[in-house]
Amino acid sequence: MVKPVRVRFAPSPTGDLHVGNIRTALFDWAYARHTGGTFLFRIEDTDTTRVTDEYIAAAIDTLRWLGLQWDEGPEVGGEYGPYLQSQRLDIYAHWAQKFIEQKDAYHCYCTPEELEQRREAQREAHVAPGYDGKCRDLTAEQIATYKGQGREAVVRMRMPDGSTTFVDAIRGEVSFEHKFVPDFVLVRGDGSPLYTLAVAVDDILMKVSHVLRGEDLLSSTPRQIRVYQAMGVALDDYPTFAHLPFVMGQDNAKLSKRNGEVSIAWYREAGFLPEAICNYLALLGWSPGDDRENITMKELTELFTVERVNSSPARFDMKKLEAINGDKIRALPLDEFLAWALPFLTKAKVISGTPEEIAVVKSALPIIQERITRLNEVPAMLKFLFVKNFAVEAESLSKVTDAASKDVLKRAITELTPLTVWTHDSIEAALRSSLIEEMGLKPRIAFGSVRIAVTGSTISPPLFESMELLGKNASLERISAALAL
RNA sequence: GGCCCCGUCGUCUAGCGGCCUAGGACUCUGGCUUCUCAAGCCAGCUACGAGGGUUCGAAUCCCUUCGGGGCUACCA
Repeated sequence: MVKPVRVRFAPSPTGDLHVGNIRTALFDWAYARHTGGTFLFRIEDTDTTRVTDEYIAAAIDTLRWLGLQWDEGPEVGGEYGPYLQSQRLDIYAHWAQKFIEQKDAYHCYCTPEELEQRREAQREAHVAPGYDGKCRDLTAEQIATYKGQGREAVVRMRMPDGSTTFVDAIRGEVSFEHKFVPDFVLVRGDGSPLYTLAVAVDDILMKVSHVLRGEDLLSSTPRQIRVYQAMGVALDDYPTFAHLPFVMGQDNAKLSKRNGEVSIAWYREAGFLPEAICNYLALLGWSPGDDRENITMKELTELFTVERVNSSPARFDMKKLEAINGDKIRALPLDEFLAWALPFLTKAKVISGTPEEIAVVKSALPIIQERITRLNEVPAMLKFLFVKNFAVEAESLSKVTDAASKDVLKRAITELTPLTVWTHDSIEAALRSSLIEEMGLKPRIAFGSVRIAVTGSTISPPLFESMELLGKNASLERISAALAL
């Protein structure tokens, strides 16, 4: 019987989900979808001092926004829940107790200070630092003494002699000798579980078949396997591990606030489309095998396999993300483009959101669609259509106040005023015949002056389309106003 | 320090012994087009970290070395 594929994304929300988290989530999701398996979302909130409800809510929101819908997890439930580790405390307590009874684990009374001291000594002696096994075989008297001193005990897993070898789906066979994997803590002094316990117990109980996670967890894998053994899990029921390479920043360190934006929330506000983020992230550490780079979510689920994931780390490149985002924006149907753009316009207070405004935006969007790489550029592009107190940009002022420009603007008014049909074609025809053919001006010079007068800037969407959208009255008013500058 | 992972253009990658005088994409440079800016099209620059093997033949396999990264917590 083939084991059903169950893949989990299990972040510890100690902050906003970042680029690395999402790349992992994306691969988890894509693999589940590719295989027709189940995508589980589990919150690892065993570190109550660092995880907050806000971060958990934000993580849920981010995953939704990206379109990585989970089949089991917070808010959707599932038969292996609950999916917040903070709600599974009794389960971990049960197993910890069992491990102690089986002598797989033991109480350790060493204080953090004592441990730190001994680690320091180990470092100085150039010995592998790690727990020295002091409390492994305490006598009843010793335990009584420690308790008498009011010491709290942690639960520590006993690592037997030998080694652990497992096959990583991306890296091949990996082996660790246990002398380099010291006895590790499962339960804190206050009785709360640690990741080392919870992650292993949950992956087994939730019947997770594939653990795709960051490379930083590679060296903790022997500890998970040790817990499986203590739980009495059959070898066939171990999940397959696949450790994804890091996503790094510009300076060759893990991506962080210092060398690039990490928070997905930031990318959302900066005007990136979820599909662009996913497309770009999919290409970081994975490739479809051919020269395709523009990949839809659907294609990703069809093509994604763990075998094609790279083992080497990848640098995050904002430029390429922007290029892909621009491609995705250009490919957007008008209605979708409008839906994405509107929030940016209202947030920038360019429009308040009336139906009239929205209609103008909708007619204007096509002429800026191929001119932006991020949605947050839309307000600046369309501002000239809505601004109440129109003014020419300071840096463009001098280019419209010289004598030559004045001549152009005067002539433009003369030619445009009698127009009865106000379309970009009629505007262009009128201006071209007068300014270019009759006055003999270069198009970029003549139209440049009109552009500044009408849009306030040397850079704008196509001039004649812009004037059509602005309307005859407003266009002529602005040209007249420029003449008076 | 120890253990583990990784090493193809500036960046992301294709490549899994001959199809590679190494392909694509982003960036950059030049050009075309053009009412500005874009978009589009064309062209160009630039890579197998190094040294040994194995082989008729290596980017591809092995070893060493160098470099980078991770872990080494009562974080995950």
